[in-house]
Amino acid sequence: MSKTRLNQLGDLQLKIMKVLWERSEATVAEVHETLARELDLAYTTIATMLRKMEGRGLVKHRVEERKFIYRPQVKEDEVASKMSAHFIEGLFEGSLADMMSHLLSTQEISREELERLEKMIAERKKKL
Amino acid sequence: MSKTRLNQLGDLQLKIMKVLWERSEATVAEVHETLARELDLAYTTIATMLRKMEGRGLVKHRVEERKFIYRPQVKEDEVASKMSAHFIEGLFEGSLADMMSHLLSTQEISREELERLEKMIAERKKKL
DNA sequence: TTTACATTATTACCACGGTAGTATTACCTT
DNA sequence: AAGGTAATACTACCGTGGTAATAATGTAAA
Repeated sequence: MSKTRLNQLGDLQLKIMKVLWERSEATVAEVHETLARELDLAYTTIATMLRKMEGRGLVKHRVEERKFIYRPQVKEDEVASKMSAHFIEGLFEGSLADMMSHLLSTQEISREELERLEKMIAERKKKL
Repeated sequence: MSKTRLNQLGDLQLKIMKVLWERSEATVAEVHETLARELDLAYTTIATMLRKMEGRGLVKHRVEERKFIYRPQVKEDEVASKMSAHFIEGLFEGSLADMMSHLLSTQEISREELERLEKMIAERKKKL
C-alpha cells in the first residue's frame, strides 16, 4: 500500500485521475483521447504515466482483450481533501478563512458565486 | 527575468519565502535559524536553496560584511494568487464555490470561522 | 501467411525540488 | 603568523513528474 502521498499529485496525474474518476475506469486510449483536446501528449506518455501511477498506488489495472483497463484506487474526495489541506497549510497556515479572505479580495467573483457561497455557509452553520 | 512560474513553489521554497516576506530581508543564517524549530535542515541546504531560488528570480541578494542578504523579488499576494488560481483550477475546474463546497463538507470548521466567512462574503457583496 | 495495426514493455531523458558534504575564502583572534 | 571560524562556492546525488522514442508482442485483416 505505502499510503501514497495523496497530498501532492502532479498536474498531469490529476488530469488523468479526473478522467478515471468520471468514468470509473478507462483504457489508456480512452484517457489519451479524453485529454487530447486539452493536451497534446503522446499516447505512450499517458501509458507511462499510468504505469507510474500504479506504482504509487493511485490506480490499478486489469487486462481485458489485450487492453489495460485502469481504475482509481483513491477517492476523489480524499485526494481533494488531502491536497486542499496541504495547500492551505502551506500558504495560509491552515486557515480556511485566511484563504477565503485572500481569494475574495483578489479574485474575480460573480454575484451568483457569492450567493452560492453565502447559502453554503448558512447551511453549514445549521449543522452545528 | 523569465517570468518565473509563480504558480508552483515547492514546500521548502514557500517556507523560505514566508520568512523573507515577514522580515523583508534576511541572511542565510537567519532563514536557517527561523526554520530550525520546524525543520531540521543543514545550513547549506538553505543556502543552496536560496541560490537556486535566485536563479528563478524569486529572490535577490546583496552582500554586506561578507554575508548574503536576501530579499523577495515577488510579492506574497501575487504568489498566493497565482498558486491559488492554479490549485483551484486543477482540482475544482476553477470554481471557488466548488472548492468551498468541498471544504465545508469535509473540513472541521469552527463557528467563529464560519461567521468570519459570512461577514467577509457579505462585505464583498457590497462591493458590487 | 504475411502484413499492418494496436497495445504494452523497455529504456532514456530532462527539469527541478530537496538535501547536503566538502572545498574555498576571508576574517578575526591569539 | 597560525589557526579557528563563519560564510559562500562547488559538486553531487536522489526522487519524481513529465515526455516520449523504440522495441516487442499479439491480433486482425488481406
